[in-house]
Amino acid sequence: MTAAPADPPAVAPRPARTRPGRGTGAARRPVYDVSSLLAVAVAEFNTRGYDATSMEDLSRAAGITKSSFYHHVSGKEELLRAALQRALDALFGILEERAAQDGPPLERLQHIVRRQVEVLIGELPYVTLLLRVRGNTETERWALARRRAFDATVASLVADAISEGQLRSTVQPWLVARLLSGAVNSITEWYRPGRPGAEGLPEDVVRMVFEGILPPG
Amino acid sequence: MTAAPADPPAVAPRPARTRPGRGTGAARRPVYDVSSLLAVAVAEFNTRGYDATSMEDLSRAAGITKSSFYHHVSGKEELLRAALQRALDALFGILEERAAQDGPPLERLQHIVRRQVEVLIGELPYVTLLLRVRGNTETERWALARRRAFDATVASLVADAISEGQLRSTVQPWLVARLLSGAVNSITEWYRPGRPGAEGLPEDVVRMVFEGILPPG
DNA sequence: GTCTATAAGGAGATAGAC
DNA sequence: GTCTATCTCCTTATAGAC
Repeated sequence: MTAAPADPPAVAPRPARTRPGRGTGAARRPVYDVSSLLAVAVAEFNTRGYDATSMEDLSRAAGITKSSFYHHVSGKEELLRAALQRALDALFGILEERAAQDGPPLERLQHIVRRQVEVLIGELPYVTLLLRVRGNTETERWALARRRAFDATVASLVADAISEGQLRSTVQPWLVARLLSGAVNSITEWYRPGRPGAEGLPEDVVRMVFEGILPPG
Repeated sequence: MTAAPADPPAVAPRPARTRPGRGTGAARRPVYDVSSLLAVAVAEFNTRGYDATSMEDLSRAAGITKSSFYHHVSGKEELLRAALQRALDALFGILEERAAQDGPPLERLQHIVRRQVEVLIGELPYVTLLLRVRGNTETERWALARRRAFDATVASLVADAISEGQLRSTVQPWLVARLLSGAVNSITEWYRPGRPGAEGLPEDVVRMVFEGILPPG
């Protein structure tokens, strides 16, 4: 098995474009660049599903015609690739952090979980899309492989923590890791920005997962 | 908000068909009925995603032409509807069970979680499909509404258990319920039948979720 | 950069012969 | 029950005027 590369398979790379000029007043319609169109597209993908969303849907959501939309992006898959890249970069960024690499396994694990919730909230639409990818194209398979690599890192940290006696050993390490990921990732299915009661979400998730929900004793 | 009906919206209901005759010997090709074609279709839906799977894909997987396939089912959505119905009936069946209705909230909750894992395993492809539905059609919205009703039942049980002091109250009830569902439902993403180490899965899930993974004390 | 028009192909679904 | 042939619509994507 080969490791998944950090960079996605190329999808007809296009030359860089010059930015359009910007007037002093507010433009009636937003000035489009790849990243603003990406935001629009990802929102649509998450609402209807990637496959059920047509380029017509995307261009309408952006307020331009399909042809104009194609002037900015090479196609549907480029949008998907860019979105997945962003989500994956954010997730793997966590693993680069000091607190994810130094210290006892349990503390590293708790840091990662806490940060994972934060990234999930901060990059919600992109991570949401990532978690729904099925593997139909090369781009999707690349993203799946990278996701698995992230999960494997967490899983091995869980195993370390158990073998050092910092976590219970009544349940198999791989099961702990999977249920943990499942619980954390499921946040994308209901969290919506700006809703009250979610300020302490990362900390609450850590507490519930690690301490359980039964009263002590 | 109206309650979601147990029966899905009708999708061009077709009259019952007579079963084809069966010879004494084994047929070279399976005798098709709606439920065997449904199994084939659901497997394809789960592999590629519902929207990305064409009727051509389905008929090829069944070993007949698209036209022949249409002789058995009225269309793609009927297949989806039947699959979702099956998953939802299995889930709601849990709530009808004695142990889900009698006794202290905590024990009822633990019974439901245990049974939910069992149903998820027993009806894996159907529940998997259910958990991926997005809400693009009336059928999908019906399924989503029913799912929400199931989750709401579990959530109110969590709230009851907390108010009776059977569960910790350090984390909000709704968050407990959501992470719980997330962890349980995520099993569909990795569980595959016939793999070792999963015999005690329902019990292990209950243990980890309720007791947590930190050592006691 | 945006538009209208259109190409080229795939989708769901049906007609009707055998 | 299965097939070939076909309808109609929608999809991704491009051509070329402004």
